Amino acid sequence: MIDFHQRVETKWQERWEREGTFRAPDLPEGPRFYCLEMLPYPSGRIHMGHVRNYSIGDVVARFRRRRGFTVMHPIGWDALGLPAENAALERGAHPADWTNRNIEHMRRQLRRLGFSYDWDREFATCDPAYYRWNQWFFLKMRERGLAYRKNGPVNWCPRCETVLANEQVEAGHCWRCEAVVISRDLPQWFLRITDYADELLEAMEEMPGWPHKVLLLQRNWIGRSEGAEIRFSIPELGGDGEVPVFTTRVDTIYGATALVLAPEHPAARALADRAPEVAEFIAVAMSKRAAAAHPGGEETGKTGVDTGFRAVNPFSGEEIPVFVGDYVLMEYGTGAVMAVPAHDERDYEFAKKYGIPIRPVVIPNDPEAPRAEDGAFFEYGTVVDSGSFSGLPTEEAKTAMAEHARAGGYGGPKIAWRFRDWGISRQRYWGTPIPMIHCRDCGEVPVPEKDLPVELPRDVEITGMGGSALSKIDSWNRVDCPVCGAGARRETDTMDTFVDSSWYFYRYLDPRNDQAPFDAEKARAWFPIDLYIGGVEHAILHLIYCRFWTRVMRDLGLVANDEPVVRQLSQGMVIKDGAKMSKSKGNVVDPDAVVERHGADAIRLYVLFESPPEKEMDWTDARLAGPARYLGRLDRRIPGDAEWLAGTSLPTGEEIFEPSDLALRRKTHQTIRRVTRDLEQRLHPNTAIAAIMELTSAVSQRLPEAASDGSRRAVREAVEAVVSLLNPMAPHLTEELWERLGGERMLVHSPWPEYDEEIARDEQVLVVLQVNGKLRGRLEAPAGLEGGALVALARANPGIRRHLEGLTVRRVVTVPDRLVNFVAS
RNA sequence: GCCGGAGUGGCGGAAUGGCAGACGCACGGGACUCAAAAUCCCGCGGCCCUUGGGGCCGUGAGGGUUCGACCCCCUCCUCCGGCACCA
Repeated sequence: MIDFHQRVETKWQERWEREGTFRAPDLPEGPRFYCLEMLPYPSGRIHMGHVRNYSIGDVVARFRRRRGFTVMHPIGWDALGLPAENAALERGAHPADWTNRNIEHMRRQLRRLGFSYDWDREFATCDPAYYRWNQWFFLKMRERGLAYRKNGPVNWCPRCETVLANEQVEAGHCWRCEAVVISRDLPQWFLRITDYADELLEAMEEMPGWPHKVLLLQRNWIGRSEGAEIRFSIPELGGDGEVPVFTTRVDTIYGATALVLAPEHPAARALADRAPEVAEFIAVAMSKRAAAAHPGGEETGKTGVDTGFRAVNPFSGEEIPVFVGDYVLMEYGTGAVMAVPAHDERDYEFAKKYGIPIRPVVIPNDPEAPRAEDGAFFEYGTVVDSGSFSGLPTEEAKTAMAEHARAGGYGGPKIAWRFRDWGISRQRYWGTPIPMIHCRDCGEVPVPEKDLPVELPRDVEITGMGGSALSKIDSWNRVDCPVCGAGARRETDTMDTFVDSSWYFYRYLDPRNDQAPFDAEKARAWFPIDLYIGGVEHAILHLIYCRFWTRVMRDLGLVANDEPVVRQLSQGMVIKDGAKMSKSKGNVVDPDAVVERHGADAIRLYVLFESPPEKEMDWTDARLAGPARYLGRLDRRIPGDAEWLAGTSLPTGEEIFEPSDLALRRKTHQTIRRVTRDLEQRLHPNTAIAAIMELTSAVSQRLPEAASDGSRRAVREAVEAVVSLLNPMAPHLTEELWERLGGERMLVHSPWPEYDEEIARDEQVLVVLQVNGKLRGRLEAPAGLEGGALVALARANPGIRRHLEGLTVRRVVTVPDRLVNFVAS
């Protein structure tokens, strides 16, 4: 048996490869389907998450091909990234060699699982032929002002004197030397993704093919917030002395009893020059912030300092104290807030601590609503004690007051975003070099397009200490300035690997193009992607970045579509014993071992059958037995009858059928309908497989050769349907059985079975009989029976008669072909 | 804290207003076998009644809408995920 599945699976894999069965044309004719799964990081071995992800994608790709679509189903490698450098550190392997070895191994693993990829389109993102286009895009973005350099915080290990990735910071300490990690500002490159915030958010209204959950996560991440900007003035500051604040509750402005600045705020620094205690507070706050900048940093309680200066509320003319407070974030809004303790929880906490007055200016509409003794109340209500605005409900007051500020020239409506620009600089070796040159005289100079790609030097020493490895390679680092020719230095930062994965799916269409990232005509022909499958963990970053990148490409005239993906499926994690599989927990199941023992079809069928794709799936060895047994059963039974089955044709409808033949045919056509819908619309292979198993049981009982021609043909039809429908899930065994059943072409080239509504229709239906909604009987009735005839039959039912005894029927609810419910008392 | 999602037999799940538990695992019984494995057949939510058969309860808890609720609405509990001083 073990030998058998290995022989069969190898046989078909070799044939598919020899014949180029899954090769996709550059330009499709007729209906096309782009089926994509997230490309793997070549970490060393395929894991169960991959098996699940790629099995689901493969079912769809194979199903669509047989439905007559020209299918694009590619695969590649997300090959740049930190683990390769760690391998270099740990075992001295060069990142490139380590990566390539892993790719080779994992490619073999994927082939063994029988996925229907067009391997001719495979590429790895670490190939300079690919990442040169990352560089090209970067230059294009810079030309358009979409890439810029500014200071940004990084995790810094003072002992190793190097930047750490977030994953290298463990509970606030360096993963290698355990020194306390601090936050440090370095000049870094950013992409202006916030320019697209509005567009990215709005487009989500029209993305019905994306999971609700993913859209929500992205909406929260973008964090659009409508409010107002109001300029307070600090007369003693001199100049215009104005400090804008952002608020979503302008309606509470008459209750503002302080102005609070972020420690990094320029006005705070200006005040610090004149007040030493402010300077001291800022220094302390900044160092605390640095320590808390990483995961695991402790939450600090709100602290602040009264600067002694006063600000003027432009609405009331009132003077209020100016504080510097560490609960105000420089990155959000304007970096300054008006503190309204009576109507904001954070301000309330801060005010309690520093004795700032609490002045209610909004009262609840419901007098019973709970409210603190001092009037603190954080919901919407009615504005009071607020000049001419008193008496307005919150909503109206917000609009009126924002307008008032605009008319008065000290503010107006404003939208704030939580979304930040995308920092892409990484102080690492194994990434795409950022194609910039720093010249003493000319400043930032882009590498001329003709000099792309800027290739990573092969000779590198990775120590993990003393700054980025690239910065230490002088021969690579020193260049002549492309503008003035003087000696200059290369940018030594490399790009975030999320850049690589933001557009790779376009490259599959044209993987060897050396004139452009891809041919625009091919992109027009294949895009958008019809289905994109990957783990939920990419719901935010990757799936926003790639939407952004597509829009940039659109603006560059490269693509015609706004969105890259029509339908997205976020598949659940594979866990074991209730926890994510990991080496440290010792609960890793190696797919290779399972394939070795049970075959690729069995592992595929198991992961598909175990639970619906979007749900988490708990791997249980014992449960593999079910699907594996099922395949064994098919494999044992069908060949025994293959000879006569192969010699029997499908029914034409002219034959004489026994009732049992008609029942079997009905089941067959119902199953085709069910499986087609499950795979096409619901993307639920689990229920599709269950339906095929049912049909298998039904036909098994009929398998020994029957006497009548009608019976034989009905059986032939059912067996053929089982094999044909199961094919996307278990492609090897079904191909083998198909051949034995006398299939002329390979199953992958045979059309998906069609069902006939007439044949699928039930003639007899089971009607449920209820009294007062309780099940009291069942009735086999001819389909389509309704009204009086149905009720009469129902009344005759013994169970119904018994339960209606002594009761008066008030009403009868009938649903034809489903139920009759007597409402009686 | 805020925003989501999910709670169904011993287990994975099915049914998304109309027979709750399809399909599968595990388990029990039987057949085959000297025996075991494999395979095949039957049974399998709980409680109760004297059987055929029937009754009652049952989809996290409580309430509501409906002729009828796992499904829709409200309140609560538990678990999981995301964000986390976002003004």
